[in-house]
Amino acid sequence: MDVKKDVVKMEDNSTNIGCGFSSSPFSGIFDFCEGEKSSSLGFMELLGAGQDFCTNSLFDYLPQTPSMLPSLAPNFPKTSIMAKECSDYSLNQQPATPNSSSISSASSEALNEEQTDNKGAADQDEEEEHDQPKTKKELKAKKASQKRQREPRFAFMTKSEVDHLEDGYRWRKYGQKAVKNSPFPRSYYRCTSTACNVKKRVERSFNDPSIVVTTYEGQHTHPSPLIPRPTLTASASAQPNISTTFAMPSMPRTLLSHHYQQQLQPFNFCNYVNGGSPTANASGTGFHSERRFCTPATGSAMLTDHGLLQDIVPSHMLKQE
DNA sequence: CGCCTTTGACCCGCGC
DNA sequence: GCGCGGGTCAAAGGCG
Repeated sequence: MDVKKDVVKMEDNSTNIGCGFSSSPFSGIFDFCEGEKSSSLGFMELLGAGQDFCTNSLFDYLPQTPSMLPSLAPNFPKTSIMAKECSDYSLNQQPATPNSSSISSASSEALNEEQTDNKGAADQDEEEEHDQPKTKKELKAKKASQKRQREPRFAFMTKSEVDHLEDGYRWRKYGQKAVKNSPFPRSYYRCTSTACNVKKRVERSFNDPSIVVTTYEGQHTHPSPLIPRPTLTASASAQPNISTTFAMPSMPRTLLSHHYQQQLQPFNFCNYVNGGSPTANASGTGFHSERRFCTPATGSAMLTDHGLLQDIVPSHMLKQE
């Protein structure tokens, strides 16, 4: 899979179309939301992130985001590279369903890579016997050169005062670097679970310091060790939060759909997209704009897999189509 | 003591 | 080939 360099590189290549963050390197993410009309946070606010509760919990939505993108972005090609990176991933994905045991090609790649990593380590030991590298550094360099394949990455913007958002996993910070042309450093985290190669980078948007950009790379090989956050409803607390299917790099497949349908029902999806107040009450008209996202081509797909929308939009409204 | 962050050094890829 | 910038390592120190 052709994975783009990374979010920062995207800054150079993205096509800013002046929506939401007019000068943001990530504005492309808004394009497929017809973002010139979106109020500010674009994609994440579409997910309800504009509301306070989302700050530390929006990662609950992320697992389904890739399958959502094609539905939201019939004219994807014009979007920026950040969005394209998402599409690169999503287009190769099978829709993730809780019962699905299929793992996408991308995910398989990740797993395979992990396996080959282990194998590589074994080979390394073997190699060391025959062709002894002189120094530890040489060994490291050799190892590094053996695997330069990047895992699929997925970047998200979050409006938050906290840099490191709780996402249900434990992370160990292993580096921090100053970002060129930005006063804010970028932090590098690795999943603390053994044999789990997932990494994430956290940085603040240069254009809007209130926004945290989190980039995930890799795929967790284990369920979340933490409950993502305290449950908000009694019914939700009775549900398992994590299934064993991982179809999304780095994020667990969560099963909070019903829970968040409840949470999001008052959220006026359409009005928000169109720049209206997110606090507007949910009238039936609120989902009118959903039609814009569900083109005839994508509409049929929505019947079988609503992607993120099925978490956001009550099912009866989806059926209204 | 274990886990975590901090931070300088190092490596690598890429553009010129 | 060189320099720059991103990414990673690993030692040191902090904290509970």
